[in-house]
Order: sequence, then C-alpha cells, then structure tokens
Amino acid sequence: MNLPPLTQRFVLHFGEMGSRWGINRTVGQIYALLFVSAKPLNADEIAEGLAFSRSNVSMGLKELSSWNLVRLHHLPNDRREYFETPEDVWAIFRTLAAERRKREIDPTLSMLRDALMERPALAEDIHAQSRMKEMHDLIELGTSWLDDIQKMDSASLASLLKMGSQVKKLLEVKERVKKVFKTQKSEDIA
Amino acid sequence: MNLPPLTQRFVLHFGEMGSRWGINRTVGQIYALLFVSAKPLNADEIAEGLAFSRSNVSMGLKELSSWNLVRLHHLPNDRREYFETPEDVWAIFRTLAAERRKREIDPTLSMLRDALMERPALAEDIHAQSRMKEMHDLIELGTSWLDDIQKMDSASLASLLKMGSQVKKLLEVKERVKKVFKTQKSEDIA
DNA sequence: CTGAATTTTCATAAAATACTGAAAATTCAA
DNA sequence: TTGAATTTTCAGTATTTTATGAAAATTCAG
Repeated sequence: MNLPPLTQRFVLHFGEMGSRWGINRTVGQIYALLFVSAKPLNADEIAEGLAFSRSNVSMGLKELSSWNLVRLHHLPNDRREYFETPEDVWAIFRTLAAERRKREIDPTLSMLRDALMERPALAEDIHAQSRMKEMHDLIELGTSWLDDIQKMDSASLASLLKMGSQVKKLLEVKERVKKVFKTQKSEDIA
Repeated sequence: MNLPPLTQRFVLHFGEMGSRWGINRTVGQIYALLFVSAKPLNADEIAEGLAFSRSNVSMGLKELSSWNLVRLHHLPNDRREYFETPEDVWAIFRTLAAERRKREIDPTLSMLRDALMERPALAEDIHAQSRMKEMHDLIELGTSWLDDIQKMDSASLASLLKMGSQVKKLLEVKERVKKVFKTQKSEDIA
C-alpha cells in the first residue's frame, strides 16, 4: 500500500472499523479510498493502492454496488470502469439509512407483524406476544420517522438535527399560539 | 430447543438476524429469549431453553452485559444469577444507541479530529482532508443530535418521532408568528 | 475453613468468512 | 468475426469467529 499519509490513515481506520460495522476489511478500505479520492478510480488502481488482489477488489465493488454506495463512471477512450462515491455526504447518509433499514429492520418488522396475527395458546406466549407488540410499535414509529425525513432536502435535515430536542419547546409554543389566536379570532395570520 | 411456538419463532429470527446486526447467533437468541420472557432467567434455564452449552451462554451473557443490555437479579435463597432485559423498550433503544455510538462512531470521530489537525503535504491529501472534514461535520451533527434526544423522556421522544418532517412546517410557522407579533407589538402572549 | 454449587476461563474443534490465483466470461475495437 | 482488454466467477486455502467440554476460579452455606 502506497498512499499519501492522511489518506492511508483514513483507509486503514475504515478497514479496522469494518468489522464493527458489519463489512469486511476490503470493502471498508475500498470505500474509504473512493470517498477521499479526488477522482474516480478503476479497479486496478484500487487493487494497486490497497495491495489487494484484483478479484478481491471486484468482489468488494460488487458488495458496495449492492449497497448503492458507489457510482459507475466511464472515461472517453477507456474501456475500464471508474468508481466514485457521491459528492454529497448527506446523500450517502440517506442511502446508508435506507439500505440498513431494508436489510436490518424490515425483515424483523415483517416477522413481528406475522407473529402479532397469531392467537397464542400458551400463557408464556401471551406475554411474549405483548412484548413483541411493544417492539413492533417502537420500530414502526422509528421507521416511519425515517421515511418522513428521507424526503427532506439536506439543508432542512441539517436544521432539524441542529434543533434537536428544542423541538419540544417549539411544540409548546405552537400550542400556546394556537390558543391565543383562537381567543383573538384573528384572521391576519392565514 | 423446546420453547412455546411464538417465542421460538422470535428467538430463531433474532439468531439469524444477529449476523446482520454484528452479533452472533448465541447472543441474539439469548437476548430474544430474555426479552420476551415473563420472568428473569438463570444461565441454566437459558442453556436448556436454547440448547446451547453452559459455557456458551456464559460468554453470551458477558457480551450482553458489556453492552449494558441485560440486568442482573437475585432471588431469595437462590445463589444463581437471574437475567432480564429492561421493561421499557425506549430505555433499551437508548442503551443501544449509546453503546453503538461509543463503539462504532466515537473512534471514527476521534480519528477524523486527529486527521483534521494535520497539515497535508501532498495535493491528494488536501482533497482527502476536505472530504474528511465533511464527514466529520456530518457525524458531529448527528451525534450531538443524539446527545440531545438522549436526554428526553420516552413520551417526548415518541411525540418527536411522530412529528417527523412536520417540524419543518412548524419552523416556518414559528418564523411567521414572530414577525406578526413584532408588528403587533402584542404583549398578551408573554 | 470445607466442599458443593455455580460461574468463568481457556485450549481446541468446528464452522463460517475472507482472500487468492487461475480460468471463464464479457466487452468492444478493428 | 477475432482477439486483446477487462471483469467476474469459483475452487481451494488461509484466516477469523464461534462453540464446546474440561478445568479453574469463585461463592457461600454449614
């Protein structure tokens, strides 16, 4: 591996963290390299940069494609495929959230839905089912929230995050204002 | 494995999903069993219920403890340790978020911080560093938001999620209201 | 203390996953 | 078409992870 020092640190870190994120070293490093690269890279450049076998890189890119985390590019007069990550880090975050949801949450949600349709026979299963209902409702709330914010543009999402728990106060203000308007029967707002 | 049918389905599902969530089958199944169980279970009951070796269960419980996902209990006149998951699914979600953050995000954040202190020598690293800055800022925003909502009680968190992207509208209303109040110089709100 | 009950550790067996080189498949310019 | 360039697949090997039983350590009643 012969990369500029900062790039190398970043790439190695992603390789190591990979295991905690449920991806392997190769995939983590390939992604990291593409992420910081100023221009799209082809598979040979990646294999060269990371000292992986060509076939390993091919597998890794396939994996990243299945996650929609890389984009394909073609240069004029060059048959090779060039890969890059989206520019917009918010878009990356959205993709990641959508994919993780699809793979890690939805199957559980559907299993829970099925289980909640059943009529438990044993006392133990009655309690178990009520716990499943709690989990189901929580997950459903979380995913519908995700659906909701997926639609927002990056700027709005950023300001939503910046607000954080202040939203709570905002809600209270809203209620108070509503009441005031009602008593005033004021029209100049609408 | 001899569990009531619904419980069994739930437990098996968690075992299978484990690999996608970065935990192993044993840990997933143990957690699932404790989650739906009406009463705390000791290690032998777990080993019996799931048909795992006693030592495997010990390892799994150790892992779950390190994630703060199980609680320890003692029954009178019984030396054995009994395990349970917290009742409140929101509390579980909070713990999970906090632990994942600690293990999966914080190390990256600190690596990024270090990298951003450097003065890149090569042109490639200059671009790489600016990408790292983008990632850093996004993660920082996300984690500070998490910090923020971690402090909220379950009910508020639920209503926050239910609002979803409506918050955006709320923000606009707030701005409009501010303006109106200013022109009216009304005091009856404060 | 002693020793039975219980939990944990650890070496190793078993299983799953990652990585490689070679070969097959695909693509496209000529 | 042909064949060189490029990508993908795949069987086999290496590595990592998981699971087990036996042994060690801990705990506590008597």
